[in-house]
Amino acid sequence: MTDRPQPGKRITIRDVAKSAGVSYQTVSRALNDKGEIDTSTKQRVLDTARRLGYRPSRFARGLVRQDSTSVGLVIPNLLNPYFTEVAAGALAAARRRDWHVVVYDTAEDEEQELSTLAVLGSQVDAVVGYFSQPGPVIDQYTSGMPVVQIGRTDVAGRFGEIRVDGEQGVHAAIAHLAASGRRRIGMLDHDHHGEASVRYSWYADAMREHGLPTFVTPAAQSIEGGQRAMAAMLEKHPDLDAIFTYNDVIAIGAMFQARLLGRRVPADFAVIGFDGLAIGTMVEPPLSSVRIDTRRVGAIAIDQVGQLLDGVKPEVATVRATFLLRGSA
Amino acid sequence: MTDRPQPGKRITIRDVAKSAGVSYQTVSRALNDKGEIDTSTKQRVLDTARRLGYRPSRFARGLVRQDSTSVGLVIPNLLNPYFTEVAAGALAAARRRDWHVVVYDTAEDEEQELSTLAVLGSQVDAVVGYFSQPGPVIDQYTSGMPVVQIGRTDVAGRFGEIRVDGEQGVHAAIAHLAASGRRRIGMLDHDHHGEASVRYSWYADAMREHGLPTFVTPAAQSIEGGQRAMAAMLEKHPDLDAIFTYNDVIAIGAMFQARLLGRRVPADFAVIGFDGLAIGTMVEPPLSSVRIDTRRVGAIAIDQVGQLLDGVKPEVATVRATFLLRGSA
DNA sequence: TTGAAAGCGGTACCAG
DNA sequence: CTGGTACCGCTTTCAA
Repeated sequence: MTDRPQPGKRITIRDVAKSAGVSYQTVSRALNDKGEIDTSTKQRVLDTARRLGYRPSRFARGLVRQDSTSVGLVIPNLLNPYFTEVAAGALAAARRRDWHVVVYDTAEDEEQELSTLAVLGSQVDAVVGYFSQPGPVIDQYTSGMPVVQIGRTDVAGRFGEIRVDGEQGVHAAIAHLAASGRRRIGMLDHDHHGEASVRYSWYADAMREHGLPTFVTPAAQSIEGGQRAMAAMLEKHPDLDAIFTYNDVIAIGAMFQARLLGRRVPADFAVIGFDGLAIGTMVEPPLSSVRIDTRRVGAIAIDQVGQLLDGVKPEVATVRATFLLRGSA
Repeated sequence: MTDRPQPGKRITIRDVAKSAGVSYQTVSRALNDKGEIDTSTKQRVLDTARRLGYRPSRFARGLVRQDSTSVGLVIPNLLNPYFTEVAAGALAAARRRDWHVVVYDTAEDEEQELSTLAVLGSQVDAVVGYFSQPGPVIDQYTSGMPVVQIGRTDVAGRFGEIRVDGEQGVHAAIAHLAASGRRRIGMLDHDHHGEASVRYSWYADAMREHGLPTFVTPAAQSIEGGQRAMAAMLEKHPDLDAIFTYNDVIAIGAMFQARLLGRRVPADFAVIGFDGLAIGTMVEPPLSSVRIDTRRVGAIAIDQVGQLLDGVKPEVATVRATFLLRGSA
């Protein structure tokens, strides 16, 4: 066989046509299984195409058939199961609409987030994601493209927006701790340029209501981050009898570390996370948490993209997080 | 403002040109920040574009600038951390090459796998994934497109291929168990049309070497699957003193269940998984396992895609899995 | 049933 | 600095 797939130069529909001795429109018909074509001609064309290693250009196709939409999903860290769960929800929702999802993991790195934003525009029709950049920056980079932002308040006006409302859930969690006799309840917050999170304010409010003092330490969003922060916290406040954390990953690290430092969980130290992830059931004791319906978050995000794409500005969606009592508190 | 973004009909570069009173080539220049253009003209064009809500067509762009490659990543279940870790590795590797990754979660469902394969061809330039369909089927659906298959032996000849060699790792694991005095060591295998896995054969070989009897039960690949299988196994063989599992997710369920059934881990029951995932450190006790370098698997997959795209048939890559001693055995 | 021609929305090279 | 023209690879009328 003299003419095998030539790497380097693209084989077009015309090459196939020439080789099969037909016009290139006929090749198109054969390839797309259109009716009006002689069976033997079609077979010959198909064979030729295969022999030549022909592959249609997705760009040319997309250009003429104005369907096929794909959305970019920007995530700070795929290894944090929270994002994985949201991603799974979004993927499932996208599949229902025959949309494609291009996933970007920014590794919690500002530069990677920016470089992602920079290329995003020419790759997808819309974006949903967790960004650390301020709204206007995102706005700038995504000029005109539909954007759905999750769990952030300072979003540009044209964006879709999903808020997590954990106020009641956190209050319930703190109430539970207080009712169980815990009095020295600290929080491991996220570590974001030294700004407190909204989750912190829910915690602080709840603590105030119960007339309890607050203690806070920032933690990196990883098991190790939780461990380090917990160690620091217990160093400063050895008398703590409970900890509430920014998320489950931190909580798991915290729980681990508390144990290492001699606390029995939940006997003399309670742990409550945030997110309510599936992995919370894998640890011993199972992690109590303030649960977000992650699949739903993913699904709503895709829904909002749909509206944005239709030229409709979606209402701000609010997902309520609820207290989930398991074993660790 | 009379002309706001018209949803429904696409605004092209020519619309912008007309509205700004220039030719459309000039618009292209302004948009792409090419030098040869008057600053004020450029600004005017940019403003008009923004006002009209103009968004360039990624297809048209892609068509003319023959760069930008995107690879499809097909995964049975994003919620299984093994796949997430591989995905993370692949995403990172792809980023280094400025490639885009379209992720598909087939939910371990045959139909979804097929429908994914069906649309894949017109969406990406190459595929890497875990498929359950036999090689020839994959070959058929992906006609001509580069494919890298991971952890499967029956791949089509033109595919890239990554094998996991856990023979030594499993032998080391079993040797460790035997050396610790375990004698009744069972295995929870995967549940795939009743076929035993390669991992099972490694286990069986190792057991034979030590002159020990084998016990096997199939398990669905989830925490619950591991729990159920463990329960069934202990029902039949209450005297088991150790379990080796097809993967870590099953192991975690198994460990959990063994505990529920009164076994102390690792005191009177040892657990060893396969994969060596990060979540293994989150459970108590930390899970011993036969570790695969998941990031490397992802990276190699992308590498092989690169070779395939260059018209080179990559060598079969083998990733060796090694025994990882943590707390559970 | 098949071929010719017109675009899809851009980019790039040309002359002006 | 700007406009004209060709062309990227494919689908889709419209004739033949």
